[in-house]
Amino acid sequence: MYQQIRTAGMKIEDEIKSTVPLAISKKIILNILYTQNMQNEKFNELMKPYDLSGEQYNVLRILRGQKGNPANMNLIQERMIAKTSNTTRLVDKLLLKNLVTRNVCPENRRKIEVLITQKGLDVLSDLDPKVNEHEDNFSKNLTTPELELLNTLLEKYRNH
Amino acid sequence: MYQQIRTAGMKIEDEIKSTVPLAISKKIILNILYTQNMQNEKFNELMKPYDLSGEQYNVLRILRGQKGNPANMNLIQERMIAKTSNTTRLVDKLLLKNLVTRNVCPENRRKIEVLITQKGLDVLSDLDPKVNEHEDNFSKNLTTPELELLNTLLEKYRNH
DNA sequence: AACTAACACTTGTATATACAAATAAAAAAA
DNA sequence: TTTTTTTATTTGTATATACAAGTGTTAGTT
Repeated sequence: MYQQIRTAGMKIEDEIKSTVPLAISKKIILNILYTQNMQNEKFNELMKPYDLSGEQYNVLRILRGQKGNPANMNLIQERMIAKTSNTTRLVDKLLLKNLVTRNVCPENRRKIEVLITQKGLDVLSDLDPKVNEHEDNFSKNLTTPELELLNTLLEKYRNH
Repeated sequence: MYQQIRTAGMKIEDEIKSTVPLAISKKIILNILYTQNMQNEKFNELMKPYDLSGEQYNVLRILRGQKGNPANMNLIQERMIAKTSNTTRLVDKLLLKNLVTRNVCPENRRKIEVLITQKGLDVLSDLDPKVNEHEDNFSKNLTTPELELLNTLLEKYRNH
């Protein structure tokens, strides 16, 4: 019943039904917010058939990147794409689905060794082309120089 | 104990410690994600001393914009900046802090009339200059033409 | 008038996230 | 060696959000 986010097709002023023109600084803030929400929503839709949240997928990607070496909680947390309050509970969910294993590190019993299972690797293989397509899809409307420019401007904006 | 998000000072590749260069489409996706996270984190910090979440502030802004007219749940939800699953519970929180009032609409008892209180208006007045400063702060590093360009590119990107 | 559908909102469940406190093991200091 | 501190992780509580189901009210249909 509740609305989805505003996605494609509108300018910021239309979206919030503003009567007064917005300052450019406010427009950009909202634009970034909407764009991120849209990206995230589409990504989560992609994960849904696999019963994975975006965060869970991200953990699996990190574990695959370890190429067989176990990852502890700290390492997973450091590599998470965005923020992560609670790697423990994320790994719990993956464990229940048999996508990872978890064991206490024998050398240092404070640490935990997390490994991706074959089932986890299979799920990722399945998702790989879909994720690539998802990523490329957003960039379709812009030319390569425009994409480079957008990236540069975002980095400059962010590093204020 | 847990890490905060990556904020200023890094390029995407540094942030995720990638060994292989990222495709531009992936870089932009991550850049937008980080930028939004940073914005949001700073905004929430601003709200913290007032014991308001960003969403709660947003509802108060909508109610103030009503200029004395009551807002029902549907209207609030429609005007929310991003997404909103659960206006009811957001308004509940504001009610507990005496920042809004809530009554059943006498003409249509399915509807709820929400109004901002004087206390709510006072909190917003206090926050106004701080929010403005927060918003302008992000745009400092870019020139006006660069800001316009960034805004245009984001809109084009989003409307794929 | 009784039945059905639509509407407006509420409630329940699950995940994600922030923050703080708790636990357990290891390392450092006394 | 005992005590203290640091490290690694877990647990608890609160908010935000997605989604589905439930409740009460009004409108529309037969």
